[in-house]
Amino acid sequence: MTDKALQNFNISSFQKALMEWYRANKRDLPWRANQDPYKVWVSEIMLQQTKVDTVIPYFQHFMSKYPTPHDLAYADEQDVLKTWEGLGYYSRARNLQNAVREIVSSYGGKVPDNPKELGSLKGVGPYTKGAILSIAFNQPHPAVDGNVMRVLARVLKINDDIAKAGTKKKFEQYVQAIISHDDPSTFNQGIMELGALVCTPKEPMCMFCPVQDYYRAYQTGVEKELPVKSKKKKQKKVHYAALLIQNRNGEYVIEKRPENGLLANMWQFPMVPVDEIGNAHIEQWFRMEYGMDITLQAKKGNVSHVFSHLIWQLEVYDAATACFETADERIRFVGHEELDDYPFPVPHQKMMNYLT
DNA sequence: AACCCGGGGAT
DNA sequence: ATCCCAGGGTT
Repeated sequence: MTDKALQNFNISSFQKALMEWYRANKRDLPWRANQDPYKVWVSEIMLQQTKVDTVIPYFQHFMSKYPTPHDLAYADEQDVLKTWEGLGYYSRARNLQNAVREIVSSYGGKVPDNPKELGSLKGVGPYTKGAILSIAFNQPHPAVDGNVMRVLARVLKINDDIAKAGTKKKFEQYVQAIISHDDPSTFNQGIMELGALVCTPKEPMCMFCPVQDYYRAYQTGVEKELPVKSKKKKQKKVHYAALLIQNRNGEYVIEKRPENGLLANMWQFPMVPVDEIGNAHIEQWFRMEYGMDITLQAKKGNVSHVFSHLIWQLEVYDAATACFETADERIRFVGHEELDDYPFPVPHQKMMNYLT
């Protein structure tokens, strides 16, 4: 199946042009200082669905705090989440710590250098596995991400829908066929760097493309049609009353989210799903749910937050309670300064603008 | 195969 | 507003 798209494709010339361009044009990024597998691993997890510029400061902070697998393995999960705060997809951090604990207990703290053990680690999927094997260990494994699919779809003129789950396997076979065995690290990073700097989703800079001669879509004038990518459906709106509840000591009520699902194990101000219960019954619902009496006060404002699959619309209220403690395991009373010690998702950081 | 899981930046 | 990003886990 790969032979048709690769017919008359000069693999070694393509490799040479790509890798020479990469060596001359690659960005100087913190995780490229050396090939430490742990550094490569952390960077690859952070870079999932996240831009380079966003990752850089998080990577620096994370590596100074957890310089070795041992440091991360023995850290408190809440501290790790706090370090990840604002980066999103928090299960990445929890899975990474889970996986690092696994390599400390089973592999002497060394990152495995084979597909089987590496791929069995939490949070290490097909892409990350191939990225670590190729970049850190210089083994010829495919590392197919969005960049690679876009670049190769254009170069090889492939019109499969890259949003479809099964398409990635096809591209992994193409990479397997064209990857450099002399320098798999440079080859894989070269395609990704090309996708990030030249072969961009919109307005690609084809005049600066180092592999123009091999660029079949461009040669046939359909470069603007590729890659094919189906649209994803838009987010569903969810409406909450979000409560800044204070007691007479000036402490706020915060709540730890469940250990699974959205924003797992992160902290938040209590939220009442008003679409389900109606605004008139917030206080009653709160007593039923948390066993705590509150008095709703002034509305402070609105917070809107867009996730990849839903939109939170929060009405922010002040509220008061006579309680200073509760048996509810989720709830904690904390002073204004202590809020900094807990990992909050961005929508609840926005709410802190309304704190008195 | 489809859905769940964040947040930010570019256009 | 829409798209995209060095994806993986769950169902």
